Amino acid sequence: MATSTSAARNSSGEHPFATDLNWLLHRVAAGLGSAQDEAARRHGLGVRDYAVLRTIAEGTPTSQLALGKDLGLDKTTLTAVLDRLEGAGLVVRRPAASDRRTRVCEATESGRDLADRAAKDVSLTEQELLVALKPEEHRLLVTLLRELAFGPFADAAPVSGSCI
Amino acid sequence: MATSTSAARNSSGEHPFATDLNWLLHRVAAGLGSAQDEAARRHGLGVRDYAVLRTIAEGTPTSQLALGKDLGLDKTTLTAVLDRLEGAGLVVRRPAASDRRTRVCEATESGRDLADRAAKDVSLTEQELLVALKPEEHRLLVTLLRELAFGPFADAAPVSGSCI
DNA sequence: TATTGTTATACTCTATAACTATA
DNA sequence: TATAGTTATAGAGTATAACAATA
Repeated sequence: MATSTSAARNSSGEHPFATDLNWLLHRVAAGLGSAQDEAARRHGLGVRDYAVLRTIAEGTPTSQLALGKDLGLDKTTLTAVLDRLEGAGLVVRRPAASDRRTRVCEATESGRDLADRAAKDVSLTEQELLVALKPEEHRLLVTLLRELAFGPFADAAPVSGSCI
Repeated sequence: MATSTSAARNSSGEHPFATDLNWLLHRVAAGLGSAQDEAARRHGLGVRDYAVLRTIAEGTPTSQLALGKDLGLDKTTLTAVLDRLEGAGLVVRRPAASDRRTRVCEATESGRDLADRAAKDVSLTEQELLVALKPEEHRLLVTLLRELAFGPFADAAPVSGSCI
């Protein structure tokens, strides 16, 4: 008889969602996301803070709306993140000269420094978790996901859940 | 000069997270998840309800704890889902003969029917969204994600967020 | 009148802890 | 004493709507 502690299996003896793309995506995203969140928190940032800070630090100064659209974040969510980052002296918001409704976000020097240090740590965490994949498999995975992220999902609803 | 409505771009003119695996995963997972959630709701189920129902319908009867472990769901989350499913007459919980603490979940006939119909609709939605990928690319993506999901992430924390 | 960004609020979701019952 | 499952609850996170300032 089957042990009562064994996990659910379908008639093929396989994990019931072994071939379900949505389940696999969420499972891997949750695993990687929480690991990277932990790495980012060692620098005093959540993954979302980290994502926003890195975008600001590496990109050209932009309005908050453009920032949110690009990251797939709601503007009210972004306000809270920027309040934290600005309060920590990592980012400054200044009114745009051309349109004083918009506020342009720029990273301070310490913001850029922190973004760099955190990025190193986060990417190290990623490498540790992805030893199961060969380098070319890793690249392939990124390529495939990019086709989807910038194709059918380019205008998808904002991402919910705290890991991005 | 750059338009004020353009999205944030890094110095290479590329989307700042174009190569960030975590961001790509969350973005694609959110897009696919919300599309499939919509499909499942046409059958009166959220995606999570759908995932649980399908696992019960297709698998061998198991305890709730095993079910939750397999799906990556907390037991308290699972209780709420099962309450809904049982209230709708799709699932029955009966005490296990061998250990009366555990309750075994089984799908009713109408539960299996609904799971089948919803599965067709959900997979149709997936196909529509994945036209950007060739069939072998789709299979490749699943294979790569499986290696991660059942490897380094097999014992990861429960999935948060409502799309699984 | 439309848009950027902020604030306040209500809602959803989740896990923690405490509890019951069985073992 | 430990485990399966339930309940209650508090906390986090999110989006909706109303608002101020500017266009």
